[in-house]
Amino acid sequence: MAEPEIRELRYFRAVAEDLNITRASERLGIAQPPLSRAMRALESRLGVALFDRSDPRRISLTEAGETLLKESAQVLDSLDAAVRRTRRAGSQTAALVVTAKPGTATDLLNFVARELRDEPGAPAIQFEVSGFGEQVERVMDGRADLAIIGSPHLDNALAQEVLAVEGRMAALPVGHELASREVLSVADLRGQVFSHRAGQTVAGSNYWSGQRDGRPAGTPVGPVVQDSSQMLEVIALGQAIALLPVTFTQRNLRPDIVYRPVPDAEPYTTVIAWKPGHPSPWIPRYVEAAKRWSGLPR
Amino acid sequence: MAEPEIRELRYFRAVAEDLNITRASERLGIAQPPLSRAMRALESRLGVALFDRSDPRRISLTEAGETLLKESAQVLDSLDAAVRRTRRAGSQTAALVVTAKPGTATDLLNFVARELRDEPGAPAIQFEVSGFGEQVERVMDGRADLAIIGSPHLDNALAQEVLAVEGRMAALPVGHELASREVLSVADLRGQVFSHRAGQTVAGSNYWSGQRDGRPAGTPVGPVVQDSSQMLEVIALGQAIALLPVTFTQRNLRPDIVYRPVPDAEPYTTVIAWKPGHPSPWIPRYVEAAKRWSGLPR
DNA sequence: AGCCCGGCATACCCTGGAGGTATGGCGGAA
DNA sequence: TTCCGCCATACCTCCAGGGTATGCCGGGCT
Repeated sequence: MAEPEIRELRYFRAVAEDLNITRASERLGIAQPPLSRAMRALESRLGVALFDRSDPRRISLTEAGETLLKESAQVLDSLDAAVRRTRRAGSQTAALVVTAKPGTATDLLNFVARELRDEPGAPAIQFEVSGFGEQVERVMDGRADLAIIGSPHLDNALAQEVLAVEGRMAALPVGHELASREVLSVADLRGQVFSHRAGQTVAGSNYWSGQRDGRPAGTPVGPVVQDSSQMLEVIALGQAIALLPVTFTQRNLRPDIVYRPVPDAEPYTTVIAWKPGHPSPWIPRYVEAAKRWSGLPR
Repeated sequence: MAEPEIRELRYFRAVAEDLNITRASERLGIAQPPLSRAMRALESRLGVALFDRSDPRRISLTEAGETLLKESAQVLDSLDAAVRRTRRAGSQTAALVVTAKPGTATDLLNFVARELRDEPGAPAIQFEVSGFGEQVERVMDGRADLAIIGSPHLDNALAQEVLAVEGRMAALPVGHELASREVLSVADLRGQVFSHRAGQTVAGSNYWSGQRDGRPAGTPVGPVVQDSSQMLEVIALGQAIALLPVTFTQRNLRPDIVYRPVPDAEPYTTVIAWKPGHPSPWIPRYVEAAKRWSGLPR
């Protein structure tokens, strides 16, 4: 009835993930019997059945097991984050790490860095570029402290403040039939725009097949891009269309791509996000400075 | 260089809290030497100095130690939450627990419960009343899943959605000199209203002395109340004034108390809050239902 | 039917490390 | 000086986490 140890949670996660104690034990680098015992010990500690063993040759998760799988992910994440942040705090350069998509928010960061430069004891800002959708993960596991993210981003695991809301433009290859029109609507673009799923950005949402070719649902079929320059290449080649925030289009003018406003597209929201309960007292200061910036005329 | 175990984090927290290994070991129920060793082992695992031992007869926390103290609190909280939620998920009645201040939001909860009653597999709602400011804690440690909170509530450890914003009324004892006026302003009430600090609600913020009588700063001197009925008693006795949301005043008419609008008071915001990353897929459904309610005319 | 195989559980052994006791070192107060 | 408070070191004990060997059970193959 006591409390579980970290090791038990890692073991449980491995078992719950492939629902096979023998394989999980190999992945974990231990023998099968200790793992069997560890799982039974965990169940008796919690006083709850985590596995359904009614079928003697395969196990499945009970409701409680499903709950623990998700909850333990949080525990392990926060432990990783604790270790990373502690190590970072110890290694002299106690900088706050800000992670953002390439090309975004350089002026924001310059502003924030300038705003707090004079504050006594203010940590330096270390800027870091990360790929699409990677920001949330990096903040969650402690590799970064603040993230500049463009919505939509699905979960609400992070605390956040809105910095900017802007309209979208469709990025089309020159010569595209829609390029002749001055204003577009989302209906015109259906099935051709990039979509974000499972941490990947894929050209043309119609390429997402439900169950095509026997692949599991959600497997991308179209080209997958990692950053915005790749995305622009794919667009220039006519393989997809993107709905991009206006400030981005102003910074990425290319001779082979034209931009057209799409007034009815969902607006693009830029938020600054951080892990709830982050230990640094400077987080709110930086967020506040970022919001001052967002109020500025541009 | 490996990862710390839960036990080590609990030990560290105890040591970091009273900065005295000997006393901490007594609190933990173990001898002093093992605790000393455990702390050194933790430091070598993390590869970081957590304690400053330059003064040989007292230890203090390094920057990294301060970081780990705050971060480990999160880890331990999320572990407690994981255990609690798992146990709850296992013990048949897999209800979602909603916690709220007494007297609030009964119609909201009725609405939400009705909205999702027909959904197949929807868990029941178990309503729970908790004292001032206790809601956040209960959600964080897994005893509750959703909280109805009135702002201001300081930290942003929880994800939340705004349900209602309403004006405030000043609650005065009948015969109070201000009761003769029809409309008041916050300036009229300065130093007499209830204030929330350190999880306590205290009558008359002027009773909060900085350092009076040698007590540490922040010690309440005025009466401390646990719930709204106690608060109304204190008001009726003329010991303090409260700034209450209008819907509350409509439900709590008393012959010995009069309410007067205070248009310039900070509005009262009711939010529904939950722990980021909560495993239940029903959380967003319930939040959505609550927002439908908040759009309703009343 | 008989056999083998995949998969989990049980029995038993071994060892590392967590925790205990005893004691030393160090600085400050009396 | 002496004593006290406090942390560190030395050395011992013992348990629990891990390993090996083996059993049980159901299903598929011949």
